Amino acid sequence: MTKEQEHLQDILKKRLKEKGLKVTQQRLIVLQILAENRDKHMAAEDIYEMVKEEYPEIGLATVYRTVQLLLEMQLLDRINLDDGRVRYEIGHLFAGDMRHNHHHLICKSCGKVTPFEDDLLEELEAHIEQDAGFHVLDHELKFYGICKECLQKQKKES
Amino acid sequence: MTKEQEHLQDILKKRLKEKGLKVTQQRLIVLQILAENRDKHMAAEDIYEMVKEEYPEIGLATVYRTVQLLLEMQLLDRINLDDGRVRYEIGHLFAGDMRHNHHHLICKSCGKVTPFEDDLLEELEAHIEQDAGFHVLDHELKFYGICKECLQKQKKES
DNA sequence: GTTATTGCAAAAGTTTTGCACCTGA
DNA sequence: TCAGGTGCAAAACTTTTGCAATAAC
Repeated sequence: MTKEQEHLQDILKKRLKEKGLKVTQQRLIVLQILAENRDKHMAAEDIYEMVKEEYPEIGLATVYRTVQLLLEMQLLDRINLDDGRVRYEIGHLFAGDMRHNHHHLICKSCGKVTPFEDDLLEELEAHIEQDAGFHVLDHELKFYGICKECLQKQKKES
Repeated sequence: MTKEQEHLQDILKKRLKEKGLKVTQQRLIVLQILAENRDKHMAAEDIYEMVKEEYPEIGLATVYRTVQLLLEMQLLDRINLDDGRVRYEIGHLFAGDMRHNHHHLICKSCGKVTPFEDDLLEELEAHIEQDAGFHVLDHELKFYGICKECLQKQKKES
């Protein structure tokens, strides 16, 4: 287990205790799997399959309930790639290297999802706080289009 | 019917004919309802209920199929507010007043959704085309946070 | 007349829930 | 001990699909 994973686990344990909730194997393993799979945008079913390898008795419902809990504790980010399954990844607040906000480029041709790093949104968030009086906690930005590879494929074909 | 609504209908008729598809009452009415309800972020079920008032025989499946078709023809935008129902509105390309891109502010406290206009993303899209070689066709930007009213309510309570 | 389209019902897929049994504190 | 958590199965929802009947061109 990496240092970052230990750190995440400690935060989870602390927040669970604060709320009088219990530290269970299932909760620790779900968090662990997500930490080992940054930027993989995992759906509940994906997490379920991976957790089963380490803890075969787990139920899918537990994964859903755990993910919900981790979201509320702000340990996860939720992403929706419009394929009918909600996806999750370790929250950007807990990036070990304090990386930038990251967004998603979704190719309409091949479906590939690429992360894209950028900080430009901070300026926009400042506008929103000022103009609309809306206190921004989080954001989700997706770009739909055609990826480099598909563009090249299209060129060849024509 | 407003001038804009006639314009939308004409575009739909033209594009249907181009593709050898048929101009049906159902398609015209679904588009009409969406045009009458800009910025309402309507889910399929909402559209179905409103269309039924004018055309009671319509089926929910037809609404789903029509919305899919209108999306492909770029007459609609799709929005996902993470409540498990996909929503639709008349595409920003067809705003009568050539308004700016609009995004959504989603209040985590009361659930209210507010549109927010801004052009800042164009700069970012240029970056993406250049840095990642990704050709952007569309985007979706959502801000999660606490709205003005809920912030004031919180202040009073404390 | 021919082909696309529709409405209905059934199916598919994801997420939630009820409940008896367990487990962590 | 005992409140909170889990696994299972059933339920709840949204969205899609198959198909016979219908409407558009």
